Amino acid sequence: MKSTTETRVPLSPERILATAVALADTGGVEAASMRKIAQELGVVPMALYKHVANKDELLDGMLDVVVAEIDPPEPGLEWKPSVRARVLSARRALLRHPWASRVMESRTQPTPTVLAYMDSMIAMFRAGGFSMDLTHHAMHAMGSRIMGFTQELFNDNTDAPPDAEAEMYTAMADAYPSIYELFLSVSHDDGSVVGPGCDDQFEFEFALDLMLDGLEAMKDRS
Amino acid sequence: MKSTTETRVPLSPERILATAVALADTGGVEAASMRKIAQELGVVPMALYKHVANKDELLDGMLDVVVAEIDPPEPGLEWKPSVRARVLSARRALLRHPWASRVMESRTQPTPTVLAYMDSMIAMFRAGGFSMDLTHHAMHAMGSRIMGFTQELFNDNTDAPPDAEAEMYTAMADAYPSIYELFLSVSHDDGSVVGPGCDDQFEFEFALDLMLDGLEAMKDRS
DNA sequence: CCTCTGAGTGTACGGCGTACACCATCTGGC
DNA sequence: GCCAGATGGTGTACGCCGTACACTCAGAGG
Repeated sequence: MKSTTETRVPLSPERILATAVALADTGGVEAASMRKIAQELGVVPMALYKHVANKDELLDGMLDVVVAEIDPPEPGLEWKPSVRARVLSARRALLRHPWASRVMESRTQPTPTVLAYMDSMIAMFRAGGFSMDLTHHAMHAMGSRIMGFTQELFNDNTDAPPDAEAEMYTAMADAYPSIYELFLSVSHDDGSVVGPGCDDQFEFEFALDLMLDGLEAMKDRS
Repeated sequence: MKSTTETRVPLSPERILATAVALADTGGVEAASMRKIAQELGVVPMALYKHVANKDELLDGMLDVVVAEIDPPEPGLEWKPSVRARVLSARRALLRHPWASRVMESRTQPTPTVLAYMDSMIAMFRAGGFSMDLTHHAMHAMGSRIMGFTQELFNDNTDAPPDAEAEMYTAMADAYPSIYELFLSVSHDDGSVVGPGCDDQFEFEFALDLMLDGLEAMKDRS
């Protein structure tokens, strides 16, 4: 009524994907339900299905948005710093979208965007002098690290205050002595009793370099 | 009516967990819904809640069943074969329960059973002469491999016939040349054109040994 | 005997993804 | 200028999920 050009931006896959990603970024992946996305767009849930086949395809699309944020390979570098930089760029993208790694784990088929990423990753190894075979094993060995994340088994993300956490650990002292010992050592390392837990970035790079160094040694040996 | 001792086995956490695991083993994790477990037990869904707090606790319990199947450490071995054997035992347990790795990924807090497993794993590194620090990094680096699985990003498990898969790959030949090249090489290795895909067990052990060898080198260096 | 407890029941709610029939608007061919 | 068809948004409804809450009913202890 107000006017014929009543800012009625029409729906589109891009708009849907964008709001889905935004919702997931702020509210976790369960905030990106069809119903909530539709509500956010001021539209009825079924309207989405005119632009997206189903929830699975939508999740794939959301992942593509994230993967598209990964920097392209920097030219002119040796294979190792090149792969390293790319993986760390992927990690940065995933840190921006904390839901993405869990969703990626749940996917069963890679999208074209992901395939393209993998393809270029393989090419980087090959250009660095890796045999086809070793490249193959390298890709498997890297596993999800290729995509910039590690399993973070039980990444508690505990919202409990850190001293409560410390208390919990001391309570476990005699049930799990080795874990407790490890906890103590980690806490003392940075001079505070309760400590900030683990430095995820350091641990990621540690494992990444462990793999890359090992692979380099195998390459040179052959 | 038939009799007072009408084989009415009473419910119990163990019985619930056992049927839940059995259902998941045969029908995937979504076959282990509260309603289906209850039906399998000839009972109404809400009856389960008298023995299990909620779905999350049930999933934890199911994982504990799997973790309990992991062999204890073999005494008298060097740290490396010992860790190796244990991880491979974990892998065997997870292969028996294909749903378990995905469920484990989704868990946010470890159960006591899992903590005990981690604790003994840490102890194995320590006994092998690893510093507390290096043990810490080692545990992070191993990630989910500690529990016997790798990310298997996009483990297609494609039920398509293998020649259809081959056809798919050739169709991708110019879009993803490096993937195609890799696919060709893997296929030829075992003498068949379509090949059985990758040898998951080999890839797992390859990556595991890569880590363990790298860690050993770091230990000896320090 | 009578009451209390605890296991199993029934009903119901709010969430999810989505099938299907419907309607409104805009477009191209006559 | 009109009418047919496509295209995009709507409304209703179904079957699944986990689970809150009020109940029944059998067995145990005083």
